[in-house]
Amino acid sequence: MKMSRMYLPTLREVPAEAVIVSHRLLLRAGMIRKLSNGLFTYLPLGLRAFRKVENIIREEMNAIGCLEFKPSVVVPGDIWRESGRWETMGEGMLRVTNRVAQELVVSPTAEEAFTAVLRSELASYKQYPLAVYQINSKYRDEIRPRYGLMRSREFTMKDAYSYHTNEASLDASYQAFGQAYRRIFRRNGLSVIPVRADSGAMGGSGSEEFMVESAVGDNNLILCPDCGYAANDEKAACAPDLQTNNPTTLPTSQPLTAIATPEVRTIDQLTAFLNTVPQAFIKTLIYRAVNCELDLSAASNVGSLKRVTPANAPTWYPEAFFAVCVRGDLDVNEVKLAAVLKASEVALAADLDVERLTGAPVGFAGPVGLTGLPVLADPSVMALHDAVTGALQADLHFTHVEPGRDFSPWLVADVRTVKAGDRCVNCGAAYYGKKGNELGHIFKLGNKYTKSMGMSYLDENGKQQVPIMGCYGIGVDRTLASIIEEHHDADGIVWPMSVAPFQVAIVPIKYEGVMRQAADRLYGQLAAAGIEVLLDDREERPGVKFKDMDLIGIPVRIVVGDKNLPNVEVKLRSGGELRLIPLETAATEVHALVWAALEALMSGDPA
RNA sequence: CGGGACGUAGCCCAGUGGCUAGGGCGCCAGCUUUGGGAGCUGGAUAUCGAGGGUUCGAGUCCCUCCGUCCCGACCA
Repeated sequence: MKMSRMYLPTLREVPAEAVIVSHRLLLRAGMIRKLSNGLFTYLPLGLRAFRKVENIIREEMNAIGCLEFKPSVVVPGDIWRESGRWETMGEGMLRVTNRVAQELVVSPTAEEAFTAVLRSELASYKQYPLAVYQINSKYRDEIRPRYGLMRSREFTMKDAYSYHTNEASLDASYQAFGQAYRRIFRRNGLSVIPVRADSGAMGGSGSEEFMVESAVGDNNLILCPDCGYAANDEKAACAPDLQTNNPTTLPTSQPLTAIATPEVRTIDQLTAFLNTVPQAFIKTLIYRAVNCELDLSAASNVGSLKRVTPANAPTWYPEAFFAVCVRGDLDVNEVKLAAVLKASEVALAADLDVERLTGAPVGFAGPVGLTGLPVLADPSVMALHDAVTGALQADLHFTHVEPGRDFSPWLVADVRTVKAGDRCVNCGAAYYGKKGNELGHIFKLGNKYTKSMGMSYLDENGKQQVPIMGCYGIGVDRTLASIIEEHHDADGIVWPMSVAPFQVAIVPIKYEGVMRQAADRLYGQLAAAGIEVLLDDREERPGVKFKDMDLIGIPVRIVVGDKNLPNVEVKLRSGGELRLIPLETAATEVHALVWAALEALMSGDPA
């Protein structure tokens, strides 16, 4: 491609709207333009890089036998009603109505679309397992799109779904995708951190997210320096805190004692009032859970709760309340709590509900004698001794509380927020934390959609069965942006060879005379050899050409100048020495250079 | 949706209620220059986000709306 025929509107100055480096460089390098908040146009150069990323993903999907489909982006609302997500997806889903008042959805994800297409054909166990994917536009009506391609409303996702007749088959597929994802990110030149993740309320045991470290990431990663444990904090567990000799870790024989605590409600106020530490308290929070699927029949105090018992799904409770206890210095992790309760959402209960259920104003809840709702305790509470907690009465607290003696929770479950400094659940080392952005996610989905959408097959015994699914996504735009976040310098982008929009740039100091002849000859040789080469044939000063090439980040630059002919200069954008090479052999050498770089990314060796 | 900051030419920004709204970059023409976004001269490009209002007079003050960015809430 000759630069004079390319549409490449580079910007010298940074548009005010861009804050993160990938957004700034994508705009400056003439790769994208914004149409509206969260909606972008890829320009030709940006699209070339985008296609590279897409094709790497496609190759690796094909390599594990995953089959590419191309469903429509706009799908009927009916299939979303079948799965139940018409109601539960909420405002994030863009719904439109056509001229005959048919409800349509601009796909935010495609479990429904694939299941609807496949359910009528996958009728025999002999047809399983099957893995399918698409690389397609998605729309999610994000509340606040930001950071350029990192979080937009319309975006491209590779989403794959696998269908199985048994757990072992699902697990094999899950493992294959996990390996494919590692290859994909490696070939894109990305350093990803695979972490254990929450698989949501839909159940499923396996879930892994592929994160890149990012200052603007919206995931908190919990990492162990010693054993390699890595988890999203929505999932992270930790070992019990080290025992100390402070009073709260030693059993007491003193009986439960009520003490007056007028107008003392918060942990801070209590520590001051009682002259002790937050670790001595049992903090009790009242949570409201929505669409709770946990079996509550063993909890004696929920008899009056509304229950829904559908024919083809477990019993669930549209609304349920729980008292959740953690040690006073810790926080409840609401994602972990929702997972424990199998609820679609949990939130702190309204003050009125708290007063109704505990019989006391907010600030005086406690597990001792609490009968109005089930008590869920974090293990950190059960390890406490001689603790302090609210006494279910205004201006009153209990001291000398012994868990197990003075109260027994309905359920003990890990719901604490794990932080840097907590001890590793595997090896006991102190965790450290990072912020991350999620590029990919694989998880075992189970039968949620196959069951609700009536997908079934006949097994070896002629018995009707419901298949189980795996679900595997990668954000393509976000992956592209992340590559720039990881590969840039003060002058611009530094593309890995595998995703560079062009592999080689030829810059004649002046496009005329012998320099022009040499540049044209090189250009022809490289293009004939299948190298993607960009020739800067513009009538610009050399400085302008160099600045533009640095900005758009082509990996190999060949400068053709009259003072060096019959040699030409070869320099890598990623750094290193400038080399003078005879024009005669330049094409051959550069060809080898490009292939060596591609090979290095394939094998994972540093280039 | 809450809090904050903004909206002046393609991009970055000036602009005390007072004359015909400025500069830099970019763009066009000419001259000059040619190894890191050159120089000189001339030129084109603005419904000052939109609509109301206050005023003799509004880019500037007030109100409403729209849009953009940041923080938060939310997010396979």
